[in-house]
Amino acid sequence: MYARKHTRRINTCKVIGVSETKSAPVRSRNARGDGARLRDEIIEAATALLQTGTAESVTLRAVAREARITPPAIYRHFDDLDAVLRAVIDIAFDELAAFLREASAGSSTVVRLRAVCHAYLDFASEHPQRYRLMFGGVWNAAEATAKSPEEFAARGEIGLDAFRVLSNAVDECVRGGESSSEDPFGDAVALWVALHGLAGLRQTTPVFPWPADVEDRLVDALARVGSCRR
Amino acid sequence: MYARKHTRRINTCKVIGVSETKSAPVRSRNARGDGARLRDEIIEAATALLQTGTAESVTLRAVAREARITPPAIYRHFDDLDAVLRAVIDIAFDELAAFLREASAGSSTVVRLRAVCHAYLDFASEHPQRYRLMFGGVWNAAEATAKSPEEFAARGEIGLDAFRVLSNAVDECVRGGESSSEDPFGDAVALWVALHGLAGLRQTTPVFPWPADVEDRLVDALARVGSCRR
DNA sequence: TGTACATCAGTGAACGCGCGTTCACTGATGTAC
DNA sequence: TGTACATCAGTGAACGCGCGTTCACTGATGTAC
Repeated sequence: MYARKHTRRINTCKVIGVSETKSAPVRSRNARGDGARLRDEIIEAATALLQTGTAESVTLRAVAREARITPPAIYRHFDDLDAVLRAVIDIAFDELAAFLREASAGSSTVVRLRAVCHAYLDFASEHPQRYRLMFGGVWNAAEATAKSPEEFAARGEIGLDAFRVLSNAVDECVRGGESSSEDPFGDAVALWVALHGLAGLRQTTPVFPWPADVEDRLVDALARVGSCRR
Repeated sequence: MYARKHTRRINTCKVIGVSETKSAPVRSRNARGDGARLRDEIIEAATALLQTGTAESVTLRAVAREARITPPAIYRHFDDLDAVLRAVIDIAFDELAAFLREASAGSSTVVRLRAVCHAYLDFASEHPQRYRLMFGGVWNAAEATAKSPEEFAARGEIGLDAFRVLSNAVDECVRGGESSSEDPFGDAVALWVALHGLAGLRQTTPVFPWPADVEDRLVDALARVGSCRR
């Protein structure tokens, strides 16, 4: 009831905005060609919900409320809520990859590797619910419900970009002689696994007496750098 | 509708059973003193649901259906669904600790450590949804909603038993001279973190080209045993 | 030993809610004349 | 340049569903006499 009234008010504002300024101040109805605009806004709305609530609170209606549209409007851009979430995940993985790439710029070898790992954990703790959704089994679900072989293949590749940044950082340590790894790929996988575990456990078990250096310990031991470089 | 009919049929059976045999064959109404019986059955029902479905499918009504009782009956034993889930988690952690202890019996040092780690991953893959719930942030939630300081403290200790089995296994490797760890606790934590990460990622990303030896790699590197013992 | 009664584990009906999804519609936008 | 019209992005009302939670109740069980 309240939500509906709210929506109606917004719509009124919108109309006034359009007739007053032509390019509305808030959110105007989209012109004919660019339906993509609302599509993006829907994804942003869902992402915003994940930043303030849990994945369960991201319902189709909640997304619509957040995006200040009515629920049926979502159907013009997505098949269902799952499709919205898949889009959210795709973008989140792109953001993660970009964030890791940014962290890996500038410094070199071991410092760079540490920076990438730290950025990974940062991302997870800054966007806990989004991170969780990214690795929340939706990969499975998405694969199971992929419409075409192409989509299946595409979804199988999700996150590979982000992993490659980590993997490259390990490679460079080996090439620079700072890592004694004999199987950089395998060790990068092990490191990724450990970072993922730390990201998750720190979130769900904050009261645990975490040693201050778990992060370095994992990096050193698994990428065979620092004191663990034999 | 269908479910209700089903429930009714069962009740009829139950009554017949009681009048026929005195100690009913299926599930008889509990005698006055032992309300704990239905309590346990509710927990078992919720656990069974987790074995076949996801955590989201464990609703109060679904638990009631599974336990073949009516929803309100749950309220005589639990405050709400959250309380049921907390009980499920408590028991799951007990089971995990027992499972790890069992795995650690018999052999010695490194073999034993590997067995514990393997058992941990086994548990996670045999009961994916339950494992997920155990580490699904309910720790947080439970702590936040704990009724008393005692309950808070008790819930903070959840899972510590299981962790200790792992930690002890590392300790023994050090004492036996098979691990070069200088901080067994810290390394046990790191190992736990890594196992947790592997358990989660293997579940959500089965298509990834996992190296066959990730598990050993993590154990060796983090517990500083085998080829990683300097 | 037999009967009357209090107890209390679990039932059945009902409630309000938010959800996903459908459908006919509205009305601003861009285009054709 | 001005008007009539087709398009289509988004609305509003409605639906059926499963959910959590409440309440008065039922009827088997154990106990007191």
